[in-house]
Amino acid sequence: MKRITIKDVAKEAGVSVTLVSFVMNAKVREDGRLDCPVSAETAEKVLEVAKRLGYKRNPAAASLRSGRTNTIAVIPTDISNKFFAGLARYIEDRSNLYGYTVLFGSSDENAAKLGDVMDAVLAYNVDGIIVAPVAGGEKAIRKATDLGVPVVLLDRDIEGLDGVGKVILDDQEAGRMATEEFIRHGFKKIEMISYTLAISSLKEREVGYSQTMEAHGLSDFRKVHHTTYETVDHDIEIIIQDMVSRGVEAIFLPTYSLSAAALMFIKKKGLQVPQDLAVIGFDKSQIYRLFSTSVAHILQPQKEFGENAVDILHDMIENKSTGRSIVLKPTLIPGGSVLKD
Amino acid sequence: MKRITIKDVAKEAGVSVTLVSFVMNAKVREDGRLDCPVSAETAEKVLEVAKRLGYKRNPAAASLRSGRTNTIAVIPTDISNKFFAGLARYIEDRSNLYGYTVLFGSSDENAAKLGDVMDAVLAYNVDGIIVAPVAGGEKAIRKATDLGVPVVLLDRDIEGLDGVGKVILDDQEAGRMATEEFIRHGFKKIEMISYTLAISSLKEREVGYSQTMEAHGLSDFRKVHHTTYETVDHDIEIIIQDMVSRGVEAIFLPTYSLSAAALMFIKKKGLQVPQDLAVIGFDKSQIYRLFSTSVAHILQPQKEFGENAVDILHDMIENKSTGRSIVLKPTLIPGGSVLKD
DNA sequence: TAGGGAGATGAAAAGGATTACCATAAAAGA
DNA sequence: TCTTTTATGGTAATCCTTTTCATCTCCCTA
Repeated sequence: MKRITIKDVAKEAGVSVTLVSFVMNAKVREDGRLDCPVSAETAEKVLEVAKRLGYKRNPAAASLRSGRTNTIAVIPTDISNKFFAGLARYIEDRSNLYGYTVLFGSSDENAAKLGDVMDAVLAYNVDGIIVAPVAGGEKAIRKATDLGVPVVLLDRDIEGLDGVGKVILDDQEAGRMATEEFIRHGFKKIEMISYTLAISSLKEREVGYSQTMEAHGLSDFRKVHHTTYETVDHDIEIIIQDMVSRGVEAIFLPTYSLSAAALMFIKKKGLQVPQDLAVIGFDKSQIYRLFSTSVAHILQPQKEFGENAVDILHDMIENKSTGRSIVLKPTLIPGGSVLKD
Repeated sequence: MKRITIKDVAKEAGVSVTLVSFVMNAKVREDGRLDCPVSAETAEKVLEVAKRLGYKRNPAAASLRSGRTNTIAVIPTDISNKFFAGLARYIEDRSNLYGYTVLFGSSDENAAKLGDVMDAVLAYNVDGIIVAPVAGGEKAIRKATDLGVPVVLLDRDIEGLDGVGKVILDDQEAGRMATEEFIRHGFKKIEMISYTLAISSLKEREVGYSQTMEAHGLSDFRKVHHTTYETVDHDIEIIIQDMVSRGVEAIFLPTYSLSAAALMFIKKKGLQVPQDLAVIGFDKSQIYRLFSTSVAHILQPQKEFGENAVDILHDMIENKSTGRSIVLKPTLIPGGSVLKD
């Protein structure tokens, strides 16, 4: 019942441990052969013996010697958040492709908690980190970069960190797209609800909205309301009530949770979409099904987010490269929720 | 810039590596002293030096030597599922208390995928596993137990596995509670929608419902509809339409996702709760806010689920004990959705 | 024919912490 | 005073793999 080690395989196959190690770590090249200095027949024999004996590499020993753990950490703000939960799956799948094990840890949109999680994963010697930065999280992230651990920023940008990779959305464009869609359909009194959070994605979406309003001479109607993640359910009722009473025609909801909360209230209140209020939401949501008309929304390329993040991180780890930045384009899914009469 | 090892600490503190190791691994006893054969002053000096030098244990080395990784795996069916997402946080927090790092991997309610994830975490040499078994997942789970890796079953029971720990809900009781609540309020035509999944939690909830119906002489009205996780949004419309047309008075929804899907459709269809259809849901949901009346639902003690699972697993790891079983009690949160007229 | 290069293989040295076991000194008991 | 504990500390083996470097054979070229 004792563990099968590389030595057992070597003895059984009649070769040295070096050979076994070479074979076990060899990548398969395009031509189908193993990429290692071992003859094909020897390699085959080693493989056969390893399988027969049920050899499993001891990751601790491998990691001790190589200094690598083949483990990456993913730090979303909240794994139970729809956007990150979906992303997590793509990240997991892509990581397996490269042979990485994935460690998850939520930061709770909280810089101190991010620091804790960061300490934990660094103590674990992860090979790289994918992180959605929270407001005030620079210091925590710098801990990793200072140690030379590759970092990829996800979903949100952060200033003054160099050498990190980035996968973010063209958030200004998202704000523009939504606003222009409203305007194209003849709306003027367009407002927006956002979070007070000082994170780039939200700020940029607001900028996109504001600039577009201005560009179309609608500065007078420009207004961005703010709430917090914790109090959104309550605040949004007041905000929407107020909007309706002031005759606001359209509302842009720049995140999944804001869309869900707002539409929930709109439905509860019995407001008609788009007659009483035109709507553009964010991300896909079950909630849209509540309405007889389809709900227009901005879609983020979730799969690209996840896969690019892993690809960039892998490149940084493998080639000690400095991180690339990728800006992904949002898509507008049209819907009846923006039709004027 | 080189890594600080235990040897550096030992030299700097003027003691042997053994001492340092003892001190670093010592638990703090109740009386506040360290539980190790080292004098208090020496221990203090070691601690001070370790901190000053910035010593961090190398987990790979520790794990190689001790055979333990201080890592546990958590395998829910779907981490983006509300119930498991919430649980994950409790598990994470409790695990940190014991110094465990947590590895997550979703099984997708799929036995083959569970096998893959299981292989991955076993290759990783985790110290223990918390898993929500999927239908047909015995074999995958037995892989772990055969290797002597402690396993705790979460949320669902599974037959014929011995030595495993369990944390499950009294699912029959949940079914009974809901059904009796309806009956107490004068309903007779009570039906239930469930998944075709062959998992214990659902089956038991159905049993609880059926037995209660029978006990009250309502066997003639007893009916359980079935759908699948993938097609629920579509199926549920047909089922509910059918129920309404047949004059069914009340409906019990035994999972979070069923509650969400059903209530979404009920709202969309403009059905009145409880006039057209009385409802008892499962778990807490944002959706309940859609209704002017409060929605009665069964609540699972999520925190207890998570913490007990970790506690039991920890006990199994630490004391090589055989797994305990815990059955948690559901709570009925009353609401206007079960009031007759 | 000597020299060089390529291909295949092996020996042995890390890598850092844990831990079984041994050693010493001080305290306690006889 | 001498022996036995007890408290404290050290030595060295061990965990398993990766990786550097050396070796050896064979073949090709100048």
